[in-house]
Amino acid sequence: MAVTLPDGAVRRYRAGVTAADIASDISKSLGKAALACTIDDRLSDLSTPIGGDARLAIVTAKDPAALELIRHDCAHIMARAVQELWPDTKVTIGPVIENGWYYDFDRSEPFTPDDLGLIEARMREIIAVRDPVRTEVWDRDRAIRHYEATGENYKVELVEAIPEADPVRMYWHGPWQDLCRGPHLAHTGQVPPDAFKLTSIAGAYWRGDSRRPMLQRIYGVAFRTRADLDAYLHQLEEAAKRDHRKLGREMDLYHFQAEAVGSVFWHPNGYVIWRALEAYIRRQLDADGYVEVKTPQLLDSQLWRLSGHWGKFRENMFVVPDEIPSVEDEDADPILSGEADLMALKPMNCPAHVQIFRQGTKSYRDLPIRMAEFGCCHRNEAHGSLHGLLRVRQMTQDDAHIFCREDQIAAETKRFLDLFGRVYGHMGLTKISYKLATRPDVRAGDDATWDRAEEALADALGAAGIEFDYALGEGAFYGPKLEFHLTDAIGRTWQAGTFQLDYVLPERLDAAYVGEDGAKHRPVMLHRAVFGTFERFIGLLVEHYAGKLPLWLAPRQVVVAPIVSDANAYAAEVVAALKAAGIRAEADLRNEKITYKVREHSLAKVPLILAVGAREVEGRSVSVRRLGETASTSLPLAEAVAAFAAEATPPDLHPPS
RNA sequence: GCCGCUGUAGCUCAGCUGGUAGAGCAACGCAUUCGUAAUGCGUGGGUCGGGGGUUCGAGUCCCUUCAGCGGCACCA
Repeated sequence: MAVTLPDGAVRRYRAGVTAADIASDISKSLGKAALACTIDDRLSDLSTPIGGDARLAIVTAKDPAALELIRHDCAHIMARAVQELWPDTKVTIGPVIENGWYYDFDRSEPFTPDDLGLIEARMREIIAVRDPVRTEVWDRDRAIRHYEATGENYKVELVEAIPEADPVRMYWHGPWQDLCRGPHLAHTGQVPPDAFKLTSIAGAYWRGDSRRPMLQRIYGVAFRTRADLDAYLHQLEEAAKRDHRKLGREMDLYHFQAEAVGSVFWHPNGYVIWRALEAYIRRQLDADGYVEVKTPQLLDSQLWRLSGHWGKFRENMFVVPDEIPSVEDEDADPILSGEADLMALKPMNCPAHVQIFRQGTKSYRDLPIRMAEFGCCHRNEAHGSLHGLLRVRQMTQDDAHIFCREDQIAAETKRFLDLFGRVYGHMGLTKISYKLATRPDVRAGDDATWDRAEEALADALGAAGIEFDYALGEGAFYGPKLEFHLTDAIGRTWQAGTFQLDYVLPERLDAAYVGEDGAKHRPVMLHRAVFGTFERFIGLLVEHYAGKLPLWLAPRQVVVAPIVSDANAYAAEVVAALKAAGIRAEADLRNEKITYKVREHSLAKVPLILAVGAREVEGRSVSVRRLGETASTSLPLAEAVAAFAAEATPPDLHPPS
């Protein structure tokens, strides 16, 4: 049979030869360097027999595919190490993930951080003995009997879940056996012993199902070389410095406290950012044909029952009885009858917006109506899900609902994508991932409607030239949605903007317009948000810029710092001039050295520090030091004020250049 | 909500096997007027997350509860 190599060379072997044989045949060094192979572009074990004509490439450490193999073998070696150290541990699954792998174990005793060191040491021993990796395809019943005999009930479940048509493949790393699809390295010694690290222990539900047992997950990272690992660990340290929770404290933006878990206390600095964003997005909405409304915070539970949210999200709503509680004395708890009507803090604005739409009679000529609200919503999120500004219980969305006819969906989608792109461009956010979330299993509406809706969104994205991934089955129960995700400092992605098609709510809440034909029709509702919520968006902006916000968003834009107290009066004059030009400026008149002031305001991420000493007083100038730069430049005062005023102008208000 | 870890001054942290709280920075006071990332000296500040227990004695041990952190689950 003929084996074609990547360089086009054809070699002849008898059938049944393995890639390992061929690698050694090509050269002794290649035989040693070989980690795995691709047979007709499919990544395979070196030990795989080649049955007929094939294209073959040998995978070595230099190959991108090598990294995944290393990580996958790390998972197996770690599981072996754990079972050798604690034989009563049951194994489950251990996939490769970004930068590394994890493996889920069932063990009565919790793993401790110290255990990670023990496991790593044992892993290095396993690597050092260079145990061969081999594989066999087993009969399904044999595999089940084997795992029943060894008490590995999770593996039994996994074998049973393998489709009948697929092989049940077993791997051995030395004496240790695991069910696995493969492929793997040729022996354990091919894992670089100094380029991996176990990073954390966490809980995880078996099969991702919160009704099933909680397992212990150990995470690890692995690279080709020690240098790569070190670089990764360094990057993690750097990322921790831009965490919005740390920067929020350092920049004095906001705080949380136990009396209002998950709700933000915005400090003056943080609220400056909020107000700048709100003013900005309001200008965008005004220019884009939206109307703005304000709706009640508390609404009767009847409305939430009608909308369907009561049934699906009741446990995540803050519900309050509509009654005046009586109180025996000052210290006694209020007495509630338990019979009052229930109200709920709104978890979303849509039903309220439908109520406004329903006032009066709407004509097809009125559509589309784009109804915006900076709506403050409350959701009683599980405590474990809260995360700084990125996941809160009280949030303000830059929400809007577009009521339109079905034939207007395409144009409205395009219009929104334009708005979205413009805003994120202004914000300097370029790393956006787009997802099209499609029909979930449990859903309202017929398939033909879903087909049309999903297609409309995909077409709009295509027309806008936007690349996107499908998130299959992740749409809302009432319609498909586009999700716009941003990445935080350490690579976690968070949904910011959203755009959703909804055919259901107008029906449930009886929204209607009179069509050209004089009959009543249901409008389509488009739910959309650009920022998502102010809370999350500000958190992501802070992380994106590592606190060094563009001037127009910086809470404290300029600090004027006199070098000698003789310059105090001039500093006050400079501040007054800056303020008159609309710049957020303050003087730092404290009796401290200029180096001290520079350090302190730099740490607080103030973009511009203006030092003024005798020379500046004399020349009516300022010495400008920009955050992140060490050099300073001298500018005449009037020139500096004009330049900063221009730079601090929000991006949408810049005169066209 | 689930698993694990953590909770000591405004911040960052120390406090060994239980003997009755400590540092640096910050704050305040005084001195210093010093040209681009920490001037010196001095002073004040803590119910050791809350509650309960064991003990002659608890920041240290146990129980419980709350919050934060890392995951998982959830996310209209």
